[in-house]
Amino acid sequence: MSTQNLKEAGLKVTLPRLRVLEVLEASEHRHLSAEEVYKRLIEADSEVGLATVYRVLTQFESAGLVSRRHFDGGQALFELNDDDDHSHIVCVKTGHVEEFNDPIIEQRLLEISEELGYTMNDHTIVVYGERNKVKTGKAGR
Amino acid sequence: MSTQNLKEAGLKVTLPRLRVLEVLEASEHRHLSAEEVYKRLIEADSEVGLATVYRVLTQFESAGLVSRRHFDGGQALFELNDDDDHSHIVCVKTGHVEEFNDPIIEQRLLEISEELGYTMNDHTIVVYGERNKVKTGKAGR
DNA sequence: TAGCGTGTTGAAAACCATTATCATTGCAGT
DNA sequence: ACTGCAATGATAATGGTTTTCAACACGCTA
Repeated sequence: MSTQNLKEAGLKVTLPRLRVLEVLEASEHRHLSAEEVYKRLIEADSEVGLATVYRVLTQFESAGLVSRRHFDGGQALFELNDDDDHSHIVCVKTGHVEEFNDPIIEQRLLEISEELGYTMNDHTIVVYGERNKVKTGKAGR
Repeated sequence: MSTQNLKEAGLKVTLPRLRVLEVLEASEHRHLSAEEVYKRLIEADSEVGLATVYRVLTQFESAGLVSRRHFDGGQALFELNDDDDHSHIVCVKTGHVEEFNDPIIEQRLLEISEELGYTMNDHTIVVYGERNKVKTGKAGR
């Protein structure tokens, strides 16, 4: 129940916050821009202002509920924080975003940070590439 | 000589382009925003418009002379491309940026991209952390 | 369950970095 | 030097995001 998440995050339970959370949860593993969240709310007949979407997303970010990503310097994409922290691979042609996670790299980053005299808080890895034609075993997609 | 770089990049040699290149070269290994480049030009009594700074930097990027980074989604930072491609570690308190390079990670990213069906063009690794107090052996800095 | 205070909301204006516009200027090749 | 076309500068426009501020609603208390 979303209400719980909000309370745990120390945020007052309000309609807009619930609605935004719902949208994010309904599209788990997707990366949504504030504008996209806003559109989905409108489509769902939830009257929430764009400014509020931004405010709420920013609050969620502070509360650790979502992460804000800047893959291309344009609009930010927001993603619900689940347990595992992962890296991203972005198709430069389609903008398609996938996630991956690699313990070896994680380990190396920790080591490197330490070597350089830093305490690592967080990190971002984005791979830009072209998605190869999917080898269609039978029915392509 | 900067003139050479510009010709090689297929760019007409103009005063603004030379000046911007000089600024970038004069601060090698630093990451400058367009505004910072602009300010340095003004300080050097080089009359170059901000719009031109942006244009020139964008052209340099296309020509492969500089890279544009979006560490925080705010203003972009530009950095002269030297030989080695490197990753960045940013101090979340001071904004200080350092570079590092790790062959193991590079290798893993290539492998991972392939596994996921991508041809890697490029990648960005940014580590955010706190720079530990420098252990001052004698004279701190 | 009603009343109240404070935090939240919405609409619009403000903001900031960046890009487009367009008349003027200056390279580069003859 | 002359000329064409690309480059420049000042300013307006743009896009994403944040701020402003009056109206409103959550959650606590009685």
